[in-house]
Amino acid sequence: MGRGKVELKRIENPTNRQVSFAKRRNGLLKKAFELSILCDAEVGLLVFSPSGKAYEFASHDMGRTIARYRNEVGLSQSNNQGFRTMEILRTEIDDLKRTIDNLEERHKHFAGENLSMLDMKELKQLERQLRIGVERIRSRKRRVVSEHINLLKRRHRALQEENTHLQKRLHELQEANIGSSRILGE
Amino acid sequence: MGRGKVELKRIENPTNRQVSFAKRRNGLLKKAFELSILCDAEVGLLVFSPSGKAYEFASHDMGRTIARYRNEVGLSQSNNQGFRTMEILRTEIDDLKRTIDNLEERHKHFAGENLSMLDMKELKQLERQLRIGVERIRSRKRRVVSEHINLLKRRHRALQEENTHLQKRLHELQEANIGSSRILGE
DNA sequence: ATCTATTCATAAGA
DNA sequence: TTCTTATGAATAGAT
Repeated sequence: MGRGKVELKRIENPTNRQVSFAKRRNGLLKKAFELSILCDAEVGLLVFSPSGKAYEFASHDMGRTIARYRNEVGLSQSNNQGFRTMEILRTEIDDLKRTIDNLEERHKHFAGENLSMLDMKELKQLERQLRIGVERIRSRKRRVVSEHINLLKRRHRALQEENTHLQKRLHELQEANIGSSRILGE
Repeated sequence: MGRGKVELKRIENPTNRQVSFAKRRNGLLKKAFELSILCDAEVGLLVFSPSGKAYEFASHDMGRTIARYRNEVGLSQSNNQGFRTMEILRTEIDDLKRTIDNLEERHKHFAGENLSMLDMKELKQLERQLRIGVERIRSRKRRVVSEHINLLKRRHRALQEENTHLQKRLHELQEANIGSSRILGE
């Protein structure tokens, strides 16, 4: 419509394209409005210009119309993806909580609590594990103490050597002192 | 357009309304399509007939266009809520994971592993906790054994009593048997 | 922006 | 429903 028909392809002249966009956009919005009024329809229209500006028409409420659309299509796409992601996260949280419950249960057993649910075999195994733990801790303690003692011994030996050395030097100085006194005629 | 102009109000005749809806809907979809092609625009169009049937046109992808629209409007509504909820869930997952790491660390200490990071004071405390655990487990074991023994004793006593009773009855039957034999003249 | 020659859309009729 | 057609609406290009 207008002077000469137009091909159905992108208008290459940017000015013409921009002008046509403004005109056709208004026409489209108007027709969407008319359809909703004349035929009692629910219409939602979203338009983004190439430059990124947004235009919309919603006969009722865009959110409501989009929600209705999602229902029709079957909750697909981002909403559904988000929902699934959320489900996955919740599942992961449940798993982690169960893991924590198990660990805390084991921890209580190690502290000698909540033992009533265990049978004799389990009690024996638990005691064995704890005794191994105690033995390893004692071993570690001995090692720490031993290292500490060795450190002290090394320091002691170093101090002894220094002491011997100092005594020797002191003795030498005293000897020298006596010699010089004689020379000075004391 | 058409034979005589139309008022901008709901078409009351249902047949005419339905026909106009079909025509205008097609026209609107066509114009939306043309706008997107000619002017290189992103267009999303949703139409619901009064009877509830859905029609749509999307130049790119309806989900993408709707997402873009939500951005423009300011991330309002469920999208944003969902995002925040997701953030909260992720935070909770991180917290739970840290809790699990701590518990596993403690668990290793209780098993006498990874002790190098502990100083003497911590080692002593750990050993004390384990020894308490061991003592409680032993106590529990004693109790289990003791209860088992008591159970066996009770059963033993019950069996003894039953035994005594049976012997008594057997004896009585034998006595009665002898009496009746005499009466029968054996 | 405004105008106008054309094409397009569509209301009513068949 | 679908097709036809008269007429109003939309709009491309010019101003």
